[in-house]
Amino acid sequence: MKQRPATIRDVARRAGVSVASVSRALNGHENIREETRGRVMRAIADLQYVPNAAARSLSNAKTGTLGVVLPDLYGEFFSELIRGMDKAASDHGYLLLLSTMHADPALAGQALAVMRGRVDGVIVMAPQLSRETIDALMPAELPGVEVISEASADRPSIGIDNRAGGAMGARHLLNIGRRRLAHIMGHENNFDARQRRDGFVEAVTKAGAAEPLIAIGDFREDSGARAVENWLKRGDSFDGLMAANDMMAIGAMEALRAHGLRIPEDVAVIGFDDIPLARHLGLSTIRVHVAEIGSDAVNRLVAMIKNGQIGPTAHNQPLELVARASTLGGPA
Amino acid sequence: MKQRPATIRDVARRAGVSVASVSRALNGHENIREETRGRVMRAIADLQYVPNAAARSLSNAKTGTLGVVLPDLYGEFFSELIRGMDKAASDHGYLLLLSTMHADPALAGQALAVMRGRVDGVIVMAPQLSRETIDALMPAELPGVEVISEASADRPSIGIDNRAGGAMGARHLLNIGRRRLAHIMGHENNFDARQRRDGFVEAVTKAGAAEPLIAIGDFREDSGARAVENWLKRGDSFDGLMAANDMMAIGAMEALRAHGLRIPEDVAVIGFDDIPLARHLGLSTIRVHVAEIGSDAVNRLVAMIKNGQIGPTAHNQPLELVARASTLGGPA
DNA sequence: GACTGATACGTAACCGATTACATTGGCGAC
DNA sequence: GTCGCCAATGTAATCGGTTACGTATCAGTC
Repeated sequence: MKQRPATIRDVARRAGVSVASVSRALNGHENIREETRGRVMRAIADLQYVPNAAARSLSNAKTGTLGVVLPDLYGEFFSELIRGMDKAASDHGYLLLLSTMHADPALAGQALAVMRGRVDGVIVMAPQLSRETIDALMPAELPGVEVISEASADRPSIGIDNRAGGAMGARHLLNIGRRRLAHIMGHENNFDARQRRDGFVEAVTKAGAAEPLIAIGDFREDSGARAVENWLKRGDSFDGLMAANDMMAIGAMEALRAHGLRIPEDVAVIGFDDIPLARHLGLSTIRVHVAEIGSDAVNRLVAMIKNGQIGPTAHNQPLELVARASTLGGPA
Repeated sequence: MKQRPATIRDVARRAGVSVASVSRALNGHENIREETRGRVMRAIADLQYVPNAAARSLSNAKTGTLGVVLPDLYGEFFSELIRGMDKAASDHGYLLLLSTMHADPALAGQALAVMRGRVDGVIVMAPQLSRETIDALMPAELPGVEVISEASADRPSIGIDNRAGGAMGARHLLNIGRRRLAHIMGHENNFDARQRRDGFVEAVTKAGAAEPLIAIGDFREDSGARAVENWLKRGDSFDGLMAANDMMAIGAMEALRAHGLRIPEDVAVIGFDDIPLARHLGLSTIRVHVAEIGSDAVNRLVAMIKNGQIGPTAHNQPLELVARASTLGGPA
């Protein structure tokens, strides 16, 4: 039952040809007679031969897989991202090798080192690491694409115009008449979090409104709720709130309602990402086409691998304001 | 810049030892002097040497990666499953190689064939394929674990007691006084879908209630809504509804509300899975610990790889009824 | 001092593909 | 008939590791 799988030599012997001919038949080379190819194909079918991927990789220095290094896998954001990547990868005939990278640069380096020799290129998402750290960790000989991190000079980076998104949220709140604004950002050392806040604050200031309240969260639901609790406890008041992602906005909404505040009458709330949950909860948000960011990253990486070019670096996916009940009222 | 990465021979030359010693130092073998190991390690650091994974795989027939073949990647169910697998895999020092498998058995076979030689084992989830098809496609020499599919004699299978889950849902609806029940199942050729329906119907019949309405969906939100629309259009009436997963239940709830029906007063609704969305929408459901199914599958697979044993086959993850507003009333 | 055994290390075969280069055979031109 | 050329095929080197086996060194024993 558990027998040694057939090798290319077994096939050659069975078809009565040399290994070179088998290889040629297999890879669709020109200089081989149709009849020979037929014999080889029959032998392959007979023996249920499947080429050994490791041997092939070693020989031609290609693996047919792309490495994906993500900071986390929790929630719909990552599931959409992976879905988009998988779609594009399988269209190009690549598989995805998945790994999560922790905030600790040493461990992050490990995650990347492990990929060497197993992938033809890597897609890295590491908003929690600085540009220098990422540059230092990326293996030089491996094509790489970055997703949603500070633009790099060396590698293409598919991202989001975070500042514009933050500004869009602020302007929307101002447009519906809110003047005392608040913002819940992500970790201070997260690139996206800082950008979104900066865009938000800038838009508010430019409009001549009061300086907004700022709280620091961690992109999880709980931290949104905690931020609201703290403000209310301190007696800070606000009538418009933007969170740096939808999950924190949802946590914030729950906390607001728990304190008897109505949405949007007392506080209008807007998030960021437009995860599916947002639609169901009537949460206004900034829509990011996450799956497309994933496909885009893969497409660019494959292009790099195929022609050795780096191509244009920074590239931003378009954003879109989606106004729902949490800012406009009406059915939740 | 783009220079050839260092090989083991470069390291050997630099350290003034043979390749065998480098390999021994690298893999923590016994018979090597501390001083030699030190020299090797220094050379490795100097050259920034990283072993070539393909060569290593070829030589010792181990890859350090696990293949994961899933039917789809859409929604929180898969995101949780992958998260659980990734956690366990990285604990054991493995990476995950991801691939989606389509319903077409030929394509499904391809997905598995591509994995050969790149992985030490595979985890397959293919509820849409028959037992025979899966058995025929699974490479014989590769350890495999199945997730959420009909139990197999050859491979461990981590699953859900779907019948029990279906019955739990039915009994809950009956317990709160509902008598005219309905069920929205998944594809007829999906194993889980059939099992859940059977459990549901059996519990209803056993309790002496009228035979329930049955509609066929596809696990997507829309199909839940369509099922409800069809029933209402036909004039079928029901006061208790179970869907085979949460997404269809959510679609059904929207359709019910759109027709002015109140939940749970007019129709009590219960789903299956307990995805995060369910809690936010107050949907009663059968909780499945999805991430744990993922870790469990990986742990079993790793055990199989390590000791060559197959271990116990069928294994069911426990289920739990979670009653919320959609059946009990109260705040949504 | 010759022999034994253990220890540290080197040499070279091997894993299973790809492919540069060598070889063969067939055919047309002379 | 011989030569040259080309297409089809075979031989063997190669990719970068691991490891079986061989060898050198040294301490300990008689």
